[in-house]
Amino acid sequence: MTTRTPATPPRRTDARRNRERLVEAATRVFTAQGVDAPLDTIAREAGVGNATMYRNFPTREAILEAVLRDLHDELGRRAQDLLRGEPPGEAFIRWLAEFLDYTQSLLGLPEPLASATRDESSALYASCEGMRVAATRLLVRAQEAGDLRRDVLADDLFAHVLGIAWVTQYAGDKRAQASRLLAVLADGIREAPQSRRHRVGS
Amino acid sequence: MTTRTPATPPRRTDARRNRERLVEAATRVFTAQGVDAPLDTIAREAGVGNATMYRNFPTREAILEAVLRDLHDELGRRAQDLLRGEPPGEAFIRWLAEFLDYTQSLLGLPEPLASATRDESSALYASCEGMRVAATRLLVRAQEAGDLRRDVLADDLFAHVLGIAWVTQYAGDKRAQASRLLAVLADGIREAPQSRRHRVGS
DNA sequence: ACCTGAACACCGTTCAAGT
DNA sequence: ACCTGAACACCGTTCAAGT
Repeated sequence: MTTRTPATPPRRTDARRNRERLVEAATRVFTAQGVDAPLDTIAREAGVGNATMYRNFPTREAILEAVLRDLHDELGRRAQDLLRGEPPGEAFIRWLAEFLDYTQSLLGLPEPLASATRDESSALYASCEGMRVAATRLLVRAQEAGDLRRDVLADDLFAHVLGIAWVTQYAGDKRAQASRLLAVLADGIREAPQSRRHRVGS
Repeated sequence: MTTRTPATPPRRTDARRNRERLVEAATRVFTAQGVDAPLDTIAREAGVGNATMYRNFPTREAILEAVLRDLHDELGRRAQDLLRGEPPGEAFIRWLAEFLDYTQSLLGLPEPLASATRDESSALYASCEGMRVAATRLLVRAQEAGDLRRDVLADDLFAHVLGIAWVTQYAGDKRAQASRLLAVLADGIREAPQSRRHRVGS
């Protein structure tokens, strides 16, 4: 994965410590209340003024990215590891399932992830870039092996999984429903032996 | 479709007119700005005090339901008509495509529709009940005809389409992307001649 | 160079005072 | 029986005044 650093890293020791505390507090608060938790709660939890938080992280997305960065890198490495998984089609579907799991780990996470997809200049977009590239490679391998349909786009599949994560997030059996929907997606992209291709009428 | 009436229909003539104006204003505002538009805008547009709006429609969902009711009934009738469509599997998929189209007609609509699915006591849930029943019948016919997999649940498919509508709603080519994702869903639920069934590993 | 709490803006919801 | 505008609450963002 590429190394990323914030635009303006604080130079003073107390400032750096404040930044760390904010990220730790944000991790706790987002985990407990979801990613839409009031930002003031994070500042209070970190023991700093709300304006300090705002200067370090000008947007909710910025602090969320700091919280998620490591997880994204981990998912990227996971995609790389799965490049040795067999069969290639199932290795990619396996990664999709783990990505889905991740998007359900924080309440409300699908929304900022989907937004980031559309804004290449956003911090979250950069944070996801590594895993996006690695997972795309995993897909291409599966397509070249003849396991998965060649006409599906990687970005469509990431979006599709985000849609599944979003719609199932408040369901009572969210894990179960999400995996049922993912199974439909998976069956929809596997290459059929006798290639029967369908289109939905406009 | 069953007939539904508000809990407390206004008796006074001016009150009834205010109610009508509010629904008309809401239709315009939701269409122009999406379903998250400020409610005060609707009251102002209708020429009434905000509290009047709030009394007629205690929640955003309540006024949204008034705006959408006819569309839901229409989609329900459409499902009934398609019961004569052939082949049965494609008739159901056709309905899903029209439902998807509808959910993309107002910005932000997938969210309240998904919420309503989980709350049987909500106004929107009742508003969708007719089309839900009709579309389920359409699915069952397709399954009994052997066109579509018997192990998929109607509610899962409605949710799946809402997920697709949600994730594509801000995309530049939202119609195109949504129909690509729906094509994957459709291929995932069609019954394969030689029944090959896959599962995504836990 | 960085901090703080208060002020401001926005919007949903409720209330006091009408007619 | 119904109306109104103002008040209140919540929360994101900005600003004035520190050290």
